[in-house]
Amino acid sequence: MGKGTVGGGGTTMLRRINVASVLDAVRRSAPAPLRVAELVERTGLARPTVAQAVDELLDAGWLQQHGPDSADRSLGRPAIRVSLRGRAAPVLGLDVGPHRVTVGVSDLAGRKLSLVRRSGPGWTAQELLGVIGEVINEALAEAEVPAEDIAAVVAASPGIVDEHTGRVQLVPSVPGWSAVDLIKHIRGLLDCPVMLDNDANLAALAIAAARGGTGTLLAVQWGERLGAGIVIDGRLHRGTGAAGEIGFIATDTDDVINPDDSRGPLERAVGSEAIAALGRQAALDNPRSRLAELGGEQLDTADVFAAAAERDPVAQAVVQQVARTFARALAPSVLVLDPTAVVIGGGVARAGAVLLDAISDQLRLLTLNHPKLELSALAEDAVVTGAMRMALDEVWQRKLPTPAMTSTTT
Amino acid sequence: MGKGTVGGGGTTMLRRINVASVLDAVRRSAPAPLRVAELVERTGLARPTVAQAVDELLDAGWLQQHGPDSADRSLGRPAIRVSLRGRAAPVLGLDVGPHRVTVGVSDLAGRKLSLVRRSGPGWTAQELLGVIGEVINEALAEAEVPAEDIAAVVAASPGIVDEHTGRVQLVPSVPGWSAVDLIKHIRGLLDCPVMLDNDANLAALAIAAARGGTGTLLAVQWGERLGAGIVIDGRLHRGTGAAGEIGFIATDTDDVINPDDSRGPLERAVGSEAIAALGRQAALDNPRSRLAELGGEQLDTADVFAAAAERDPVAQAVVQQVARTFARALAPSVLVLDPTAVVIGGGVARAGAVLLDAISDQLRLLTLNHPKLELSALAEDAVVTGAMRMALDEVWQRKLPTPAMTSTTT
DNA sequence: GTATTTACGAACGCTCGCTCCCTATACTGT
DNA sequence: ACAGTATAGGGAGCGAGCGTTCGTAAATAC
Repeated sequence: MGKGTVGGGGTTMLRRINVASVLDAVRRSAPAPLRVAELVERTGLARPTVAQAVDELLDAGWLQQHGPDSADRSLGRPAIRVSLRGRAAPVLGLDVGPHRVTVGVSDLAGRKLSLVRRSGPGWTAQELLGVIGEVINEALAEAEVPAEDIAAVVAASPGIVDEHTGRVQLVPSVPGWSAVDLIKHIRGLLDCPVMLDNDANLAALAIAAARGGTGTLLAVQWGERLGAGIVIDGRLHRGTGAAGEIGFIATDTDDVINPDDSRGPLERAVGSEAIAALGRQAALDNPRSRLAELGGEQLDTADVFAAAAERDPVAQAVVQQVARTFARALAPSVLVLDPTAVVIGGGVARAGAVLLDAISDQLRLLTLNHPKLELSALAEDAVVTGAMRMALDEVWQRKLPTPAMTSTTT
Repeated sequence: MGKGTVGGGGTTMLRRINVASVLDAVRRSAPAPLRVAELVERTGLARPTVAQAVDELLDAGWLQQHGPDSADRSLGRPAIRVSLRGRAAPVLGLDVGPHRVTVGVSDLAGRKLSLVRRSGPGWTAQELLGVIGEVINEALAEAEVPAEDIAAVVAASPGIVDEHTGRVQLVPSVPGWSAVDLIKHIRGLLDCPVMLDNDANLAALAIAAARGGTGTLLAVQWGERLGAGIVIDGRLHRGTGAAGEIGFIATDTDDVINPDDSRGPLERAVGSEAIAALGRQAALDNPRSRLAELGGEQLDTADVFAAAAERDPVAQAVVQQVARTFARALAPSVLVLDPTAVVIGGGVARAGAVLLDAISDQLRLLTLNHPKLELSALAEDAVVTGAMRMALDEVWQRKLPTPAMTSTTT
């Protein structure tokens, strides 16, 4: 079949479409089991067709049969009910950071089977590879899933990721990391499709999935570094590969990107490190403030927000400045993207309402349609969750024999 | 069939899929006629299947049969060749501006059948409606298409367009325009689906189609007003409805959007009116410059760029300032979207390389991946072309019985 | 214990696409 | 000029799959 053409074929393809249709209907109602009669109604197909498809899917291991529920108080012969057999194709998500490795295993229905996290104080690239292997094995053991069952893996790495080669650019903190072919290494451990993506992208995917539905989402990961993921109607927007790099937005009228610096202007201005520095300076200038009391010598980003929450004017001024800088940097993108929601995650998101309200006030002055501004509910699990989500999508796209139909409006 | 479910059905649906497959193959090769053998190869279907589909499409009027080409120097029985019968479902595109109304009629294959433009010095809303009717009739007559044949209409209006109600907001220059239900009015003239969209969006669609293929395009319309359209892999990005409103990007660190002003900060800073004003001021300050010579009292935007092209340092300084302001405003969006290309159209685009190079230099300092920066090749026809294109897409989506397969990754 | 309700299972007929064969047409070589 | 060959269109038979219909099994209500 010529690539790019509308799919067409004989009756066997029709059968595959209908089997896929049934499987998709079951997936949509997950985790609730479905009766055959319900499948008939939802797919619009005839009962024999559905029955045959269900048999086939049961044989292939995609569905599992439930016994009649004792709570089923209906008349007549009890219906057999089927649901996704999650263990059919579990997936693995991997979040690699300089100080932390997280691995999650999820079943086909999106249920989390295990989640293992390990922290350490700055690994080298080689050490990191070893840790990744260990944590993967732990997560597999906890989920009671044999390694050969894993159907897809998605790994998250900071930095700009080249989709195709699997290389990573612009990575701080981990020496030698950009030379490592992570995809190849994982494929050595698990024999299945492995994909690599930016951590901000994956977090965005997870948040978009949690919010559900359509629309445009701009999900900011705000920690020491600043990145964002864009999800449009459930699909990730990658641009040419480096979309969402808000950390490099200029904040000053004379700012210029320095190619030798792995940090961008906005990161230097409002990254968590910068917020702490601003706080320390403010504390020095106002030694009698609540901020100075709270933080002392080791003043931290969290201290700034804590003091601001306690209405310390000095800390509030710092938060105001940070919020203003951030909002001014983000406003053009909000105007251009016009997203349904802007969600802020990452370490700085722990600041809570203090920061969010300040940003909201600033953003309101600079945009036409004001998107919902929220904090990420997923917190630190966002990236792994997104990785699992993307792996799931990959499996579904591969296994659901969708007859292409990519009628792109060329 | 439940909405949102994967399409499935019986053999008749299979036949429809295959007919659609054949039709799509013909469309893709338009305007070149195709032999049946070629269709067999491209669709992957069997010859009898293709033959039957072709017969059906010929009967339905979607295809037309060509006699054997005299230039056909092949062996054997001459093949019958078929191509799209464009007149089967012509579409109409409409570009409404305060001083100009343009109407284009296109056939199904995307061939332009007619293009009628009428200019006038500032119509009222009521007058405009009358002019629209006249120009539509002229265009239909020139294309020799009866009004009842038109299969879809897309109209472009400046301002922010509400996709659903068809109302227009934020329109300057045409008093009473936002109260008019343009969709309803056109549907009174032509009994077919009518859609309304932002002019920048439609121009972007046309430019993306001309460039072809996939990728992300940011198409800026730069005239008295500033807007942009975003096309991602052939699909328009609308956000919640106001995406691409770059005219409202703040340029100064104290800029704020004034809800009572229909113009945004960037428009006030680098709109064509502003460029002319900067030029006039520069000419006053430097009465002996080439800029002052060229422009005189009635100094125009074009004069500024003309003088700059002649290497007048005064004019060059103005262009530099404009380019710098524009690039600084656009850079965040370029970082976030990471587009394949940025294309500039509209009146200011006539400035040519002088402006483009200056912007390019500035943008290079502020972005990671540097997108291609180009001038629109379509010039003033971009909007109508885009309107026709969108109308075509609508017709194809409606007529091609694609069995949905909207397996959105929910 | 019987009637009723609900769902599963099997047989039949229909539509459609694929394979195979035959016919039609035009160029080419002797 | 005539036969051979290469290419394309047209038609019959086969197989696969879906939809409809009928019969049967299992559980509840009276």
